[in-house]
Amino acid sequence: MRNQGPEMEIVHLLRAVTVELGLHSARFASHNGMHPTDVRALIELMDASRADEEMTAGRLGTALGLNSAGTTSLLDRLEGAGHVRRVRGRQDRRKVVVEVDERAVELGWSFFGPLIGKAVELLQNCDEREREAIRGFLEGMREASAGGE
Amino acid sequence: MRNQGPEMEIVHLLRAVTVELGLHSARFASHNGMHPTDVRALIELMDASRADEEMTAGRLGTALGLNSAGTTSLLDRLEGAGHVRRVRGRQDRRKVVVEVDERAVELGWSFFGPLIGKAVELLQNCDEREREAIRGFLEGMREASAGGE
DNA sequence: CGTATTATCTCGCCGAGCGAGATATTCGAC
DNA sequence: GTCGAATATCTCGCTCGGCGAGATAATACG
Repeated sequence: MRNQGPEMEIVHLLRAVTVELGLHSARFASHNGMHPTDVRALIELMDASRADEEMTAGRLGTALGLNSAGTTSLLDRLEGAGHVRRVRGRQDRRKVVVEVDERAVELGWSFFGPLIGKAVELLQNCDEREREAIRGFLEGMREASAGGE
Repeated sequence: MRNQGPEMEIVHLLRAVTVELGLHSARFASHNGMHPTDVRALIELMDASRADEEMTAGRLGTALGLNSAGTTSLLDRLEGAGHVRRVRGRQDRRKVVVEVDERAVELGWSFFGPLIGKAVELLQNCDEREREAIRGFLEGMREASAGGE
């Protein structure tokens, strides 16, 4: 075994959390007749909407690692289920702006809201230095795993 | 917007980390002609091997959320690529014990080792109280997202 | 204007994973 | 012991998400 310090327990915890979050999404998906990709798309769309950014078909596909054909069928599914609307771009009419339906947003919050609430609660029971440690660790892991094609 | 405290930044960081780790796995997969599920299986197998537990076909499939047919084709792929061997169970000859090839383990470490190294490094720069805060946050999130079918 | 570029869509196809059922092995009741 | 139920895995046929190639439509640029 390469390492058996007390740090490894936290490394495995992080992996366990990512696995559990993935399974949580999968449960949300199957309870609503959606596919994992649809859920990821919904999250991406809600995120963009919160940041007041327009999300186009192309940007969404890139964010999810889909090619244009896959993106089209993803949007067909989401639109067919009534979760999003396709709207032609105003100034650039080639683009398709994807608008999330309000009920889909509510659906998403009903499933992920409690989780976020729990996270906020955990963090509010920390002092500033502890929060900074958590932020630093997550930020470091994000940088380490991010990056290049 | 439901909440805009400083806690939300960390919540989004956690989500970003899970997304990045997922993309990291996907890169590993495509660089090695594997599918995301194959990588998840490999991690599960390495984990079991580290804990000195036998991993059977059925347990693996359950852990990954596959049914028996999907599990069989997963093992066919992994065995065809030389990453695992099927060995009939000793006392219960219905079972198929899955053994990971040593080279597949090395391959996995070459990709995920640096990430683990970075995590250990980050954690070693923390004092005990900060590490405890990180552990507590991750543990809490795991519990909140875990749970029941 | 005409040509290159960009954004999306259509078509045909591949293959991961599912459901149903077959096969082989073990356990339990009598 | 032996016969039927339970268990572990595999086979077959199929569905459908996602890919590659190329069509279509709108924009940018010389």
